[in-house]
Amino acid sequence: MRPSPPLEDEQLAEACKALGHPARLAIFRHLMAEDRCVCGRIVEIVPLAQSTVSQHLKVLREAGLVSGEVEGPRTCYCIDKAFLARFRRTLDRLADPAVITEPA
Amino acid sequence: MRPSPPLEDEQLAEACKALGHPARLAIFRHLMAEDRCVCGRIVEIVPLAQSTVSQHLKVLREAGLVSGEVEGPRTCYCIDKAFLARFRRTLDRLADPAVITEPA
DNA sequence: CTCCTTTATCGTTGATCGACGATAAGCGAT
DNA sequence: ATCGCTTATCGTCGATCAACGATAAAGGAG
Repeated sequence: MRPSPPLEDEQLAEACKALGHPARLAIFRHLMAEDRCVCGRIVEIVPLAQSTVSQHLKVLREAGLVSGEVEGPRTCYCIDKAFLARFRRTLDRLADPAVITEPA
Repeated sequence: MRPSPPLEDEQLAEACKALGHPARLAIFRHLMAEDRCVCGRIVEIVPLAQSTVSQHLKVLREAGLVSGEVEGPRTCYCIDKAFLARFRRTLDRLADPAVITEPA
């Protein structure tokens, strides 16, 4: 039972890249705050066309950070917390290989 | 004395974007391992032309993750640990607003 | 001073991105 | 079945990216 194996390099790069755009970062942050959120709600928040938002959501979804499920006529998005845990773990390992101990 | 204020959204996005490319991720990882590393050494590691590596180093440098200092005819690169600390802190705040507590 | 080494920058080319409007697809209600 | 609402996908266009080779700049060695 290893719930959180680290990401492969390519997955990590893809996830970073997905967060590497201000609009997607804003969407991600909003999803963290709202927990569950329908696409139209996001369109209200960010100053972008609906098709553009949908595209950004697709990028986040394909990166694994976000998952969306269809609920009747609309789609509800939320953070994939299991993936997020792996993402964080991977970043921690990358940025702290027990060698940075000297802040001076 | 607050040594590690969080990054602005745009800085965070830029840093993520910088890590969002497999070659730059590999360079970053190598710099974490070697601590200090001259450009030519990196060119030996990644299968890319010298000019391309230099370009990637520039992106990492402009994002703030890496700093380089000229040492005679060559340039020595290393991780900017202060920035890295801020980066990590910002990501922690982003991905863990005390609301993810349920892994189930 | 001249050559060699090392790295940054320039210029180019093809690929990918980001934005949009228009359209299609799916569902609920009438 | 039809209409209306919501979202995904398509097609397009300009901008940015990623890669390269060639060239310039700067320092050390002879």
